[in-house]
Amino acid sequence: MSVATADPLRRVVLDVAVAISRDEGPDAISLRKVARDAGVSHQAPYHHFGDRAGIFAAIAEEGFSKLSEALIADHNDGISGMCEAYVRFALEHAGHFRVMMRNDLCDLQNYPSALFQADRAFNLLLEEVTAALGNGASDDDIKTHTAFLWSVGHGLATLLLDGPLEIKLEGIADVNALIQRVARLATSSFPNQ
Amino acid sequence: MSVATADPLRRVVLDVAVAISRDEGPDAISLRKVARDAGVSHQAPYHHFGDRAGIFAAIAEEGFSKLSEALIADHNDGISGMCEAYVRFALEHAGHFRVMMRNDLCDLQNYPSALFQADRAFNLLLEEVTAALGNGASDDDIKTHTAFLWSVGHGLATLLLDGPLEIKLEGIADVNALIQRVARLATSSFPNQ
DNA sequence: ATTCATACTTGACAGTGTCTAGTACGAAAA
DNA sequence: TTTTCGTACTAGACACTGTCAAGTATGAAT
Repeated sequence: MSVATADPLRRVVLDVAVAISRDEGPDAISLRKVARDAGVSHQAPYHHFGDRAGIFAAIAEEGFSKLSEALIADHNDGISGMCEAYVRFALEHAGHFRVMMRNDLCDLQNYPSALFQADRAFNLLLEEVTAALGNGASDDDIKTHTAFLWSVGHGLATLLLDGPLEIKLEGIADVNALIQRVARLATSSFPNQ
Repeated sequence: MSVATADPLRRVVLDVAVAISRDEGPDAISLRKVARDAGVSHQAPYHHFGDRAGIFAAIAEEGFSKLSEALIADHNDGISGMCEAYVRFALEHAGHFRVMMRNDLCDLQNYPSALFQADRAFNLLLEEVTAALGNGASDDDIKTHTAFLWSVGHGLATLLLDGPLEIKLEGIADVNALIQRVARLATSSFPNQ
């Protein structure tokens, strides 16, 4: 929404926080340290975000916005492509992804603009599933298949990112190949391919 | 392993921590508060676990042990049943589950006994998938299908537990029915059903 | 009688998020 | 031109946290 309002400190805080989230996880983010690194007082970041949860909400908003872009840009192959795009987004934007999906860090319900972006991304998924199922699909069918497809992508993403899969499936030469294969397995559960 | 070594404080700390994790998430666990509630000094819990990560490792060990039991007890219907059992375990043991799967809280690699229990649970999954695929399955097939099935279960579990699915799919009358349907969709991606 | 491990207690330290109050400053209003 | 006022901070204090270090009580083993 806000069109390039400069606000350099706000941008710096966000970038540093996302980088820490990527490298060490969201819990490692200390706003006092961020402030120190940015050369400002320990209270300066709070001016822009209110409190800690506010920063996480801002990260989530940005993350969901980027996710929507990724889903739109990369979904060449319908269902399967969207699933792949989701997982790739998570791996490439780990800093954002880790925060977005933790509603103990930022309850989206309290941050309308973040919720708006989340809804936008969710609707892309919903539309894709609805289109794939065709006209004959019941509401239950759509919900079930949406939950299923999201689960596959989300599960693979979190397992690869933070879960034990990273270790357990070591020896897998090409992660991208695994993602593609899993996404196609998911697709094969849909009628009419 | 340790056969009922009494150690009541150890047990109390674990139980209280798991309860907090269930109700407010692992980050809400304050060991000083746990100690206060248990009526002991703030340092008493640390005697049993070393540090904060040690407590999380203990919770993870117990959680993976319980997960194995759940997978063994409940997998009536092969692949589909195991997937369902995984999700139900997560919902019923949210306190444990949230900790188990966060390796930023407890790096299993540093806690052999927790890692042992995690391996045990993982092997149950691997065996089930291998059996379902039959003799002709390649190693890649097994890995892909294992990652796929785990992803479905893990994704659905985390989305229902902490993710936005909880909200997005509101209106779903029966969560158990959703779990069952999603698990069966996953099964339909396997050859020979 | 002494040693020794277990199960704690007590005190201190650095670090954190947050509340409150104060300051510098550029733009709008009088 | 002076005053008002919102923005972007700074500064200090508070309660709280995990952790380090050192001390204490106690029961079993030597």
